[in-house]
Amino acid sequence: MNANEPKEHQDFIRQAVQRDRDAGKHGGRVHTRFPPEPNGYLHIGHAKSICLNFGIARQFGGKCNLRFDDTNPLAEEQEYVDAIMDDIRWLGFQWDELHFASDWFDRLWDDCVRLVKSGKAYVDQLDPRKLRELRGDWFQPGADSPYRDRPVEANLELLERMRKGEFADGEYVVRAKIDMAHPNTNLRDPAMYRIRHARHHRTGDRWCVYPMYDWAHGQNDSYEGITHSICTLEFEDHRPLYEWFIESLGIHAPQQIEFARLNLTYTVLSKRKLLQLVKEKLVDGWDDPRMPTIRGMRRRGVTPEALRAFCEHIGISKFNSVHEIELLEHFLRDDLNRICKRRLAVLDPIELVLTDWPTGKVDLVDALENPEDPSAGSRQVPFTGRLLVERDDFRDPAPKKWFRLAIGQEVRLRYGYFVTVHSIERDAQGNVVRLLATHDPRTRGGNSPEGKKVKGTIHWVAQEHAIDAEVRLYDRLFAVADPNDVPAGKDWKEFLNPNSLATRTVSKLEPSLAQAKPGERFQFERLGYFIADDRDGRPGALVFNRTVALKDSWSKLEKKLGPEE
RNA sequence: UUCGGUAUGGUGUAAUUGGCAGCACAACGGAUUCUGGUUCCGUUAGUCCUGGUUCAAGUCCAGGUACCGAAACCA
Repeated sequence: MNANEPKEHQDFIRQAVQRDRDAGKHGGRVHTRFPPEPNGYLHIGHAKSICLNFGIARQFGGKCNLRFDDTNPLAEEQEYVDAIMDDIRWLGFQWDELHFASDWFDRLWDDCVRLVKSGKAYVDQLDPRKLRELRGDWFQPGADSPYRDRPVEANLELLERMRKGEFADGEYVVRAKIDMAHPNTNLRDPAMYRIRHARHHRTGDRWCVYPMYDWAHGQNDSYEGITHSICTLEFEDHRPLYEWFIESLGIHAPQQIEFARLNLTYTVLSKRKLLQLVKEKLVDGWDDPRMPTIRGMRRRGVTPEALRAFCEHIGISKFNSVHEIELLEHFLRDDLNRICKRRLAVLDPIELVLTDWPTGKVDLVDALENPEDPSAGSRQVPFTGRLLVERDDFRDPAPKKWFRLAIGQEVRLRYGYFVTVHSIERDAQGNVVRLLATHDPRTRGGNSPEGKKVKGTIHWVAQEHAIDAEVRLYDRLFAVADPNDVPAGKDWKEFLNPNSLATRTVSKLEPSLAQAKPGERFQFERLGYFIADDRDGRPGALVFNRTVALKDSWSKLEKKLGPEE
């Protein structure tokens, strides 16, 4: 951030901004904007853009606007506007100015009239099919519309009648007069206005002509005094048009700069596919914790700090890259490890009875709130002779290098006692239903007075004191790294991960968790990071979502040791 | 076949603009540990290809190759 930090790498956009500012361009001002269309929810790809635009403003002492690109009344809704603003604030950013493309409709119309007057735009009345036909293609130049040279006065009159609503949808269209043979098809007389007798979520029925993206966007940037208009790669071909409009109008000229949009392994980011997942109920809504939407990630328990750290570290380039989800998980764990209080929770319980425990005795043992943060202090957890432990923490017979519960193997119950299983009880089907063990009373708190070591430490809860909860274990949405790479004859939805959600309804938690507030995050020791769900859960009927599991080097080891003999 | 872009370890991203290819994640190995977590140390591994200029090329030049985007009255 400042000069005494070790030299910092700037991406090519920041370098350009820096150069412009140092050269005194735009009076040394830096002004960016984030321009979402309010026709869907923000996802992690938008987060990258938000961090970039707001981050540049912050870094260079400039401003960043939020502008809703609401030029298509058919797609856009107020609901999305509210959600987008909420998500941006949650991410930790605040816009300097709030604008809507629709707020500029009057001025934009005036500029259109100006362009028509100067002979640089005209009213066309080709039907869409014919218009498209005359545009040509990548290999063939287009041809002029027969209406291209309509006199200015006639254009002006038609323009006025269009605006007044005298024509039906699609009957007329305003086009820029550029070059129908231009190798860049964007410059083959692009449409500026189309007629749409549709109610707009902000302007209501005031307009029946709506501007196209290319005509609106650059001018809006200009009106707002934007200095650097940052967008994604697919608009690179539009830049000449962006510049043509501004130059033709003779107004303030922002610099459009393009960067590669974000891609992530094991997920999809296209609005279309995300929408499909929701509509076909393949996920439980836009805020399903498996969704890469900001709302989904919020519910999953992702922190804004982790998301920002991720966005800052992935960098900005023009290379179409795919980031590994592991990187996001790294920053998530990094943040969560620092801030989360630890709790004991058993997701798939099996009974562990201490046969030598004094009947009825309840021992309150001290447990650290967060070993990473001594100032967080400690809490007390009730320990008794009837405990529940994780079914997966017991094996019979024990595999190689197994440090956890097995017959005759002493392990530590975290913050409790050393215990040794001596026998097990099975049901009629042969399933283990109860472990019978003894404890070493001298190891209270988890340490042996003579310094005896045990290799395994496991978590537990006391049966009579534990509370119930539903715990949802989330995993990657897709089973393959690149669900966009679909072999012929297959559908991308076939690659959804069937195990992306596993619900544990029999989970038992340590009693202090009864006070958990919706949205509160914890580490369940040895399991992962969890957040109290604020939609389906409430005090008394707790639901926890797993944000991300702890790293698990045992499962790797186990895999490497191979199938048991 | 047109136009516009992009190529650096498995992944992503740097390289003072011609001067020892660095960082992070991942993987692997080890140390520490009352979480098989955390932390710490270490290892593997890279400049798309072919030529050229130069004392010196990831960087400059020439020619290839591969990949991405673009032909909405969507954004």
